[in-house]
This record gives sequence, C-alpha cells and structure tokens, in this order.
Amino acid sequence: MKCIPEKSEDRIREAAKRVFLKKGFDGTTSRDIAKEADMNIALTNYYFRSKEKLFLEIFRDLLEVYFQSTIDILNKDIDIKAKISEIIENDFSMMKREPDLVIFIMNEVHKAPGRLFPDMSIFKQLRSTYIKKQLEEGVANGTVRPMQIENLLPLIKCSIEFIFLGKEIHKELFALTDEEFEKYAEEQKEHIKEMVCNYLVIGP
Amino acid sequence: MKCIPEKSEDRIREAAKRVFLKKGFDGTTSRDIAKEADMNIALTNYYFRSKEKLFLEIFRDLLEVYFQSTIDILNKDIDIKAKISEIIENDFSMMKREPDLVIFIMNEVHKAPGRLFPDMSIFKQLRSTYIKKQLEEGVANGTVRPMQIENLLPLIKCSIEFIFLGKEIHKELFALTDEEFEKYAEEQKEHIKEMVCNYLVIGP
DNA sequence: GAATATTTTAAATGAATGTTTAAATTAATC
DNA sequence: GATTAATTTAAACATTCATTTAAAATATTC
Repeated sequence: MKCIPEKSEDRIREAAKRVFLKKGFDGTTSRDIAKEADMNIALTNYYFRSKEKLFLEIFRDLLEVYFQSTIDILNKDIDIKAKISEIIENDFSMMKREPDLVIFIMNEVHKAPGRLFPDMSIFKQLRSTYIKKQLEEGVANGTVRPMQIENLLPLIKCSIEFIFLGKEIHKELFALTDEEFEKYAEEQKEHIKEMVCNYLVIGP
Repeated sequence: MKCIPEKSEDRIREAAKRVFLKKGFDGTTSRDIAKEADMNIALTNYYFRSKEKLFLEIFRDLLEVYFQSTIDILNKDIDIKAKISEIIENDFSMMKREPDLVIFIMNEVHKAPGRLFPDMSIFKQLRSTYIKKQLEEGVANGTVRPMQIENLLPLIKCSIEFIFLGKEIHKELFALTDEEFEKYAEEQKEHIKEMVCNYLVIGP
C-alpha cells in the first residue's frame, strides 16, 4: 500500500508541472522531476515516452489555466466596466496563486513558438467572446471609445501580469520586501482599474 | 591576419550576448557560444573563466541597456506629458531593436533573483530621477493625480513591453502576421500614450 | 493459484555538458 | 633573432544528460 494515493502517472505529471514552472524546460532535468515526484527516473519515460512529450502535455494544460477564466469572464452578461474590473481581479488572484505561470508561458513560447501550438481552440475561443458584441454596440451608441478586443485585452492584462512577471526586479528596483510588494500590487490594481475604465468608457 | 578585426575577447562577448538573449542561460551551451563566435571552445574559459562569469558580465550590460535610456528621459527638463510620451516611444524602439531583451532579463531574474544584482547603482539612479520632483509639484498644485514614480513607471512600461515580450503569443492569439503585428503594436502605442496621460494629468 | 499483464527497479547506454590540459602557434620584448 | 609572453588549438576530463534495458516486484485475469 502506498502512502500517497495518487496514481504514479499523475504524481509525475504534477511534480513535472511544479518543476517546469519553476525552472523552465531547459533548466529542468528528468532527474529533477523524478526526485520531485519521489519516483524512479525510468518512470518518466515509461508513462510519457520523453521529457518533451511530458512538457507539451503540461504546457497545454497551463495555457488553458492561463486563458480559460478570462474567456469565461469575457462571455459573461455584465456591463463592460464590471467586466474589466472582474478580469483584473481574476488576473490578480491568478498571479498570486500561480506566480510562475505567465513568465513560464511567455518564455517558452518566445524561445520556440512553433513547437507549442498544436491545438488552437483556446485561441479561437478568445477571439469570439461576448464582449466583442458589447464593444461594437458601445462604439455604435457613443459610450465606448472605438477599440477592438485585441487592443483592449492586452491593456487590461499587461498591467497586472507585468508587475508579477517582473516581481523580483520590481522588488529590487523599488527596494521592497515581500510584504511591501503585496501592498504595492494592490495599489497598482486599483490604478489600473480606474485608468482602463476611464479610458475605455466615454462620459461620466 | 584576421578577417574580423575585433579582439577575441570582444568577439566572444558579443557572440555570447546574442546566444544568451536568444536561448537564455540554461538553453545556451559553451559550444553554442564558441560556434557563434567562430572560435575554439577553450577560449570562453580562457578569457572569462567560466560560462557563469561570462553570463554575469553580459547580464549587467544588458540591465543597463534596459534601464539607462529611461533614466535619462526621466531626468530631462520637459513636462510630464512629453516625458511619458518620450518614454513610450523610447521603449517602443528599444523593443524593436532588442526584441529578446525584456523577456530575457525578466526570466533570468525570475529564476534566480539573488544571483544577478551585485551592483545596485542602476536601481538607485532610477529611484531618484527628476520626475519625482515634478510629480510632487504636480500633486501639490492639483494638476497631477496623487501617484508615486513606483506606480507610474510600470503603468507606462508594462503596456509596450508586454506586447513585445509576448509577441509570439499575441501573434498566435489574434492570428497576426509579422506585418500585422507591427501595425497592431503602433495602434497600441497610441492608445497607451493617451490612456496614461489622461489618467495621470488632471484637467483638460 | 498458476499464468499473464502491468508497474517498478537498478543499472547501463551513448551523447552532451562545462572545464582543463598541454602542446602548438603567434606576438612582444630585449 | 633568440627569449619570453600571450593566444589558440585539439584532445581529453569527469559529470551529467535523456533514454533504454532487462530483470524484479506487484496486480490482474482466468
């Protein structure tokens, strides 16, 4: 009987996820993963055939973690201001939950773009959310500044994600402790909410 | 006589810079560098003692490339709106000139923060630029929203840098060609300028 | 409960890693 | 131009890498 009830395959997957997120593909060795999972080195290849295959499987999962909640919010039937606010709050809590996620995804994609996108469905979903219609209507009746979702979404997401993605450099730059960084991030969040809403929505 | 007049040490440094920027520390081998420099493998250690030492030297240079021009602009004697505009333009052209720079710095710092900051002078410079005084004066006479440089600077820099840092994912996400991405980035630049200025400066 | 299939193990594989060596070549010094 | 110093070279170094092997241990099937 095992102390940890999970199946070996899942234990390796979860361990690999933790290590890849922390060290990236290049910085991770098969032995790192085996050690983190507390399993024999040969099992990685027994279950996943290669480090590359294991990585691709995990990457796909994490890409969904990164985008899915945003897509869900973009499809909600609430007004645009509330939607922006919710995306920012959601991004914020995602960054706290998974502080390595964005830099991991950005870095792996940057290094080898072609390698990582066998399944485009998550991107298709993102290109056709309900907010697209809302923006068009808002622009038509003059309440919203003419803007595509392609322009709006990065304006929203970049601000929160960038400070977390560069958390260590921001801490160093402004001489912040971990605690002070938390406070700083909260301040920033409020600035962003107001700044983006003010810019997007015309009138009082 | 050599065809390339540079000294060997500089050739290796420049080659290493290119490779490190492209592949990161973990993804780069000593042989990659030697091949890029078209030099014997042993010379890397002859001139720089180790891959790590060579990397640290290059990293320090690149950190300065990343921050120095921004510091210079922050110290200029021009009004705040012009300053913001200039920082954005400068960041934009830096991203076009050095598309790997930001993701490289962010990723290396993220993976091992303690390793990379032996010299803090560039950070000290950034914390005490002329714009600090400008902001304080603006807040005092009611023309500027109460905000620290610590909050303002990321609001400005994140927007431009994030879309370039995630260029490949943005291209994939919005199904853009390289050409279309350029156009998209230009649009985004104008949005950011207006959005940040509108937010920071109170009144018409 | 014997036969079969699945999972786990320790050990080995060959290639790639960062680094060093010692000899060969080139440059500088006197 | 001989002697010394600096540079470059090919080869080797010990480790570590991802992956494979074949045997052992465990589960499953009949």
